[in-house]
Amino acid sequence: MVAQDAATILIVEDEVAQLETLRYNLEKEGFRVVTAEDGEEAVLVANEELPDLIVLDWMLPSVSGIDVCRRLKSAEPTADIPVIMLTARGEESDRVRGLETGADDYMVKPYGVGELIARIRARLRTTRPSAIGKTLAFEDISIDTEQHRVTRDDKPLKLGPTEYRLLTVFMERPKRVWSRDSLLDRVWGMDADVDLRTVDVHVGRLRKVLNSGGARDLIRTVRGAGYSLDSSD
Amino acid sequence: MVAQDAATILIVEDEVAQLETLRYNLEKEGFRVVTAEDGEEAVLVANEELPDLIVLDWMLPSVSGIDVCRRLKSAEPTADIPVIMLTARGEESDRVRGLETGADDYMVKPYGVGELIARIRARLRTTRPSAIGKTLAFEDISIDTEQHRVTRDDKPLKLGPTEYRLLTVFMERPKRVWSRDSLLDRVWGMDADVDLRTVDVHVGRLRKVLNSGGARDLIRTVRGAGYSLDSSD
DNA sequence: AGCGTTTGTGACAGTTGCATGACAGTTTTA
DNA sequence: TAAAACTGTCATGCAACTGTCACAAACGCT
Repeated sequence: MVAQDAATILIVEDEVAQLETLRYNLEKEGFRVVTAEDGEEAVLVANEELPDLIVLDWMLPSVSGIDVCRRLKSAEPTADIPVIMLTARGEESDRVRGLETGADDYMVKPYGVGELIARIRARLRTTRPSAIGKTLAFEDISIDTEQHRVTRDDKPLKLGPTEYRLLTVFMERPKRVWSRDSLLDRVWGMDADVDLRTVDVHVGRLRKVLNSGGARDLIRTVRGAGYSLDSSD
Repeated sequence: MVAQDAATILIVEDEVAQLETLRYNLEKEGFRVVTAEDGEEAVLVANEELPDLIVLDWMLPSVSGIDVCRRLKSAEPTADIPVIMLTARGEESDRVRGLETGADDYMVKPYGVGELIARIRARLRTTRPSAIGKTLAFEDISIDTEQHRVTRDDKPLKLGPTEYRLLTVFMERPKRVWSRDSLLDRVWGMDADVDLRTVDVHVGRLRKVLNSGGARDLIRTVRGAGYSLDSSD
């Protein structure tokens, strides 16, 4: 797996030994790993990096894992990032509480690293298929993310890097409307210093390639809101 | 949760007692439940009903749960339906195997029904947000906020940005009466420098679109006070 | 019924947001 | 090292949307 495509995992864990074990194992699996050792830092890093998934320890100094989770889930840019909670407690009521806060999954310590990785994979399979080497499809467009190949109606298309990333974002959640802002974050990166209007230009370029065969335009412009991949107007 | 929006859950379980307990609990939570008692039937029903989620027992007569899972995940219409596996075995290797077959989650018997429901919710939250929120509805009007789409009686409506925002405000608290002042704050922004009467015009425009199909007017004018979204005259 | 007040609405001019082609600087490729 | 490909910005043109006004209609009160 190429670095550029690797999914980024944020690990939040205050015990350094555990954290490093996890980091080692996840990196071995080809993930990009970023870390935080307490709740404050976790929220900060999450907003900066927009990781594809967060592994979150329940017991943290100062801000508890459950609070971190709530804060992440209630703020826009991080709300959709899946969270897997790690906890020493096994009581069901706690688990339920964790899930209802918005955590997407739950593992009880001591857990097997193999199972954690399987759960991570299972989760990414639905939220970020491209990070897992799956091929994405919408209508007659498809992307082989492993080979970086895009076809429409089985005919190969030639996209530039930015257009490719842009299309990938669209394809991972068809029909969802993306604001220019969030596209800048996802396609150009959080720290990019680029004019908002640049998004328009690249969407235009993507459109041109996508429709080069005379096919119907599948990118919807939502005035005042952004763009989406969609079949009807 | 309204019946119309209820997510459909397919339960696959050969022990009738367990199946009925589950059905009872899930229906109580507002889900629509369909069932199957063996692997063959499961695949059949899954293709027929295209449920939003499948709860799948690992141990089944004839075709094992893991095979059912594999078949569902490899065939088109059912490939994206999340599967939660139920199993008596607790060994990690089995769990990993389950997840790698394409199961999206995993619960070990005996499990708590509360936790199962929480997991179902957590799962639906990502795959069918409309079944769990993010969609606003009032009478036959609904807004998919993620897609920025508005329908009335399932027919799509075309709103301008301001009308969209206005309708969103109404839909978030149906029946509440909004003064022109507070609408200005919410729809135009606190610092907007706009004539109060402009609200009237936009309400008018919103009305026109909403009722274009000859439907009943759902916006109530409260003389001297403002407007609200309401079903009675 | 009559009157003052509040609301509905069509028209219109001004503004905004978006698509697009051009271009110069930069990076990648051969 | 030269050529090709890509990137970000800008200017332009157009269509959609916006806010205001003037007048008509509806309403509530006496």
